[in-house]
Amino acid sequence: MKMAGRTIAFRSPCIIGIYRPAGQLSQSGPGTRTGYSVPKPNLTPLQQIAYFAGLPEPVLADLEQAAVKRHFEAGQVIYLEGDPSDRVFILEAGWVKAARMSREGREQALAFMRPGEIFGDIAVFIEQPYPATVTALEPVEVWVIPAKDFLVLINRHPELALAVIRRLGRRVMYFIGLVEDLSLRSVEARLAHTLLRNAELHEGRLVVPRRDWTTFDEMAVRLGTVRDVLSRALKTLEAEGLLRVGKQAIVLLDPDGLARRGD
Amino acid sequence: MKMAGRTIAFRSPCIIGIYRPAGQLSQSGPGTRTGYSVPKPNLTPLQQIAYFAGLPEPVLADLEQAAVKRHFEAGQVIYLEGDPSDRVFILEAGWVKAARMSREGREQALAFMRPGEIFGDIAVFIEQPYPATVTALEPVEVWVIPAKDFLVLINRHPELALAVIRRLGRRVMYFIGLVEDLSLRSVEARLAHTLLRNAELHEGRLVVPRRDWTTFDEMAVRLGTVRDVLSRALKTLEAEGLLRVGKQAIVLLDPDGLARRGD
DNA sequence: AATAAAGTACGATAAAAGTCGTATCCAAAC
DNA sequence: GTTTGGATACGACTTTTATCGTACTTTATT
Repeated sequence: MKMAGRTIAFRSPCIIGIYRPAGQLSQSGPGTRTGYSVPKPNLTPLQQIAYFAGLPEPVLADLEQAAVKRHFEAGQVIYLEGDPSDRVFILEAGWVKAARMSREGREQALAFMRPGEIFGDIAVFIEQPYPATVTALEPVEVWVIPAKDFLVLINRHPELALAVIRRLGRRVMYFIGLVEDLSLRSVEARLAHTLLRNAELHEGRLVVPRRDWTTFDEMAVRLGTVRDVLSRALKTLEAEGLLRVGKQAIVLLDPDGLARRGD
Repeated sequence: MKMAGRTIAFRSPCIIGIYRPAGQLSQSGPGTRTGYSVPKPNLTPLQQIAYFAGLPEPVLADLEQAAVKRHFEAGQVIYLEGDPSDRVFILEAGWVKAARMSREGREQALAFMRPGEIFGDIAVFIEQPYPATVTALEPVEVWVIPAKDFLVLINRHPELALAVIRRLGRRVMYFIGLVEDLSLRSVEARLAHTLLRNAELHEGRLVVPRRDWTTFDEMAVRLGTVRDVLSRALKTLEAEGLLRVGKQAIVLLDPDGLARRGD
């Protein structure tokens, strides 16, 4: 491993929806994805968020009162690693990326988050600066809640506390998986593995959709490697007929074969 | 990287006290370590645990009532990855290791835990099997609390909920650091980095103590590599006069130099 | 239509990390 | 005092991953 100066990719990643959002869909493996952005009628915005689904009315009311909506353009930084953590964010629309970068400009994605997810909360809980930089990958709408208001709410509502705990637990699980990937799997294996975990079923085919920010660079950042290596790994798998890389999606032609490669 | 069959090290790790326990000592960097195992008079066992320090009496009383004490010998498995998560554990004495292993028998340590720490809690919160295998590194005393009792207690006591949240937050932070290490740092760099973070001040010298289970194998498991590579890295740093590897401890001769190597 | 810019492909090469065989050291057990 | 098993050392070698230069493709811009 030679390590010096991977390119900093600012605009865009990848394939890869990361945390399994709060409520449903905790089974792993490929499956259809129930829409988070599909608004359901007769619900307040917060109720549409999986994270808060099931919370009693008054809790939601309190939350909504404390929150302010904000907008970010694609590529904008929402906060920087090291910033004082005085706010909690709830994503309403658009994807964001949380990543850590070394002095040399190398980058490792910690999470790609989609509507319905919270971020910035952990730093608030433990009263430390934000541990990662969060960037908007697309035009983004977020609710911003001042840190102390959020803490007060958690103290007041045990249900909210438990929801937070569950979410944190899920995050830890996610990171355990990431650690395992980085430590115990080759790039090719974790590529296969990650593709499978993020596949959706479209017209009878298993597919990993690509957004316009889903470049090879961002995919590489997600996997903890660099574009060149990722590109080669994809070529290898493609050559073996396991998948096909398209412009809008990566089609998984042979899930079983991929699973075998994924470990 | 060739990947096939690292040795499974069952008995022992390393250098490496991992999570910063709950209460004090949140400042990073080298420092003296206030004793967790030094019993203070006039306190119930639970009060001596940093995790619960500061919790009101009734909460502690409830906890103690739900808990049962158990003993494990060095090398014994406390639970296996994949076991149903029906219990939460609180360490009273002895060190344990939480690790994940691949089918081929390769292993990656997720945490080394010492007295005062909780484990098994996350799986309980999100109602999934334990994500890692926990092994006793020494003779160990633990309190065991049935999962549902613990959940009830959290619901009942907001203070406990917040304590749990803070602890989970700290865990996430720890894993973020681990991910960064594995992804962005060379073995040598993360060795230097880890040594510094786990150093203690003894007689004016910065020292990382070694227990009898702190073998090179376990250190390697901690760092996400193998014994040979770790050994070489240590030799390199030793040759440069940055440290000295002793039987009871690794002496950090040149912290600044190490810091430079650590990133 | 020409140009620019971002994204991707690929061969050549280098470096880090992992593997293996063997040798040595050391402490506990007999 | 030997024996034995665990732990460590080390050289030779392989594989994986990273780097670099260059060239090609596609999409957007002018």
